[in-house]
Amino acid sequence: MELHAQILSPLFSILENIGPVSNELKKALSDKFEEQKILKGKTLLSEGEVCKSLWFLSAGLLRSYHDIGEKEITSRIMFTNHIVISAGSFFTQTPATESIEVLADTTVARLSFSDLQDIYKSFPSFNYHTRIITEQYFAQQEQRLYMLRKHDALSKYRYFLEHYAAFLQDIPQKYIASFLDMTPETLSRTRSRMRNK
Amino acid sequence: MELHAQILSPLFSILENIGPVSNELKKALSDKFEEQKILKGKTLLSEGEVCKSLWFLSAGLLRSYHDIGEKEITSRIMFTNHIVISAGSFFTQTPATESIEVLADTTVARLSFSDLQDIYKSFPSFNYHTRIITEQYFAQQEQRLYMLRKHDALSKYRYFLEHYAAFLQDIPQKYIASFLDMTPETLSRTRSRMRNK
DNA sequence: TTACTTTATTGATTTATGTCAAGAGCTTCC
DNA sequence: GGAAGCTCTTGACATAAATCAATAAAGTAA
Repeated sequence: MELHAQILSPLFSILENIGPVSNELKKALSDKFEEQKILKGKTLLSEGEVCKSLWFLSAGLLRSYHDIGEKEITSRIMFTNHIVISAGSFFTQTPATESIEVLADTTVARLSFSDLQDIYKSFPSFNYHTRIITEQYFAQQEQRLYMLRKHDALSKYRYFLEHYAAFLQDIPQKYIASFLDMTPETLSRTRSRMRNK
Repeated sequence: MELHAQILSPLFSILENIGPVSNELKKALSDKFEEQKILKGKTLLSEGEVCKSLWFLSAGLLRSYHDIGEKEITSRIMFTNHIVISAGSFFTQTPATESIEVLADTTVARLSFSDLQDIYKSFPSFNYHTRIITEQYFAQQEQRLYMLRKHDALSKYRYFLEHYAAFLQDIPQKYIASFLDMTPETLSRTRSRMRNK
């Protein structure tokens, strides 16, 4: 799908907050990113596939999850202005151990791994921006790991409310529960206890 | 302390596996890294301090942990050839939320944050190497998060044996337990169950 | 609308792990 | 070398959360 110029402007802002972005680089990114609209319920990436693209999430809602026999573990919930990849798979171009599912109608800008490599070749300075971005995501992930380990059901749900309140309506509770590493029953009881003060 | 040339050679190997490293860059790194020997029991970084250095762990054993009231959560266990920082603190030069402790007499090569920034300025291509390294650590961290969430006490201990067997003797069990998100009692019972088949 | 399916709630029960406690076995350090 | 700490083990018990189960409610499709 043809790329609308404004879809990348939040991404350019992110990059420019890190360091100067030449017009040539912007042009190259605009040329290679392509817009994609995906309906709720669709799958962006399936376990076992290689994650061949990076997505910049312009609007919508995604979740990534691992299949464990009958169960699922929701690993991340991603929304507007997130850069989305299945890291282990994308970085090394090996099969993914997780799937990515679309929770609400979504618009992304898609960049293929090989186009990204070409951009790195043509614009070595782009490594600087992505190093910083990777560092930021790394630090966030560390925080989340800590949160999951430290807290009980109630405080994990409070954490969710702080960070994801806006999406409460759009995310089925069973996925929230799994994201917070608890069963849907436990989440339901936690919510009910919160209501009754 | 004066830096012995060979202390950085494993680091140079890591970098060269990623991409070419000019002699000038090697020289700059050798000039700025300095050797440090730290005895078991000492603290490399304390919660609340800014993590002003990056350490390349040449020999020895470290653990990072969060203090929670009376308790501790061991977040990482680090050994030879690890690049060690408290990520959230180092990247943004803000106070650390974790401490780093020396579990066995340790030799590190230390590089200050500001020297690292100077190196980035003089050798922009170094961003490429560190982007790749950050990506690798990111993917590893993701795996570990998944492991902690998926498994029960027994399989978490098996995971530890696979990945850290060499250090079993050197790490007090209470830290292993905390690293695996369980109490020392649970770890002790898990080990005993494994012994009795 | 009505049927059909999925999701959320609530209750009863089980279970893995945590907590508390006491003793054994190592360290270590005056 | 013995006292004083730690750490690890083992037992008894407590507990948060998981599991199982039965409705109720909410979506979805026909």
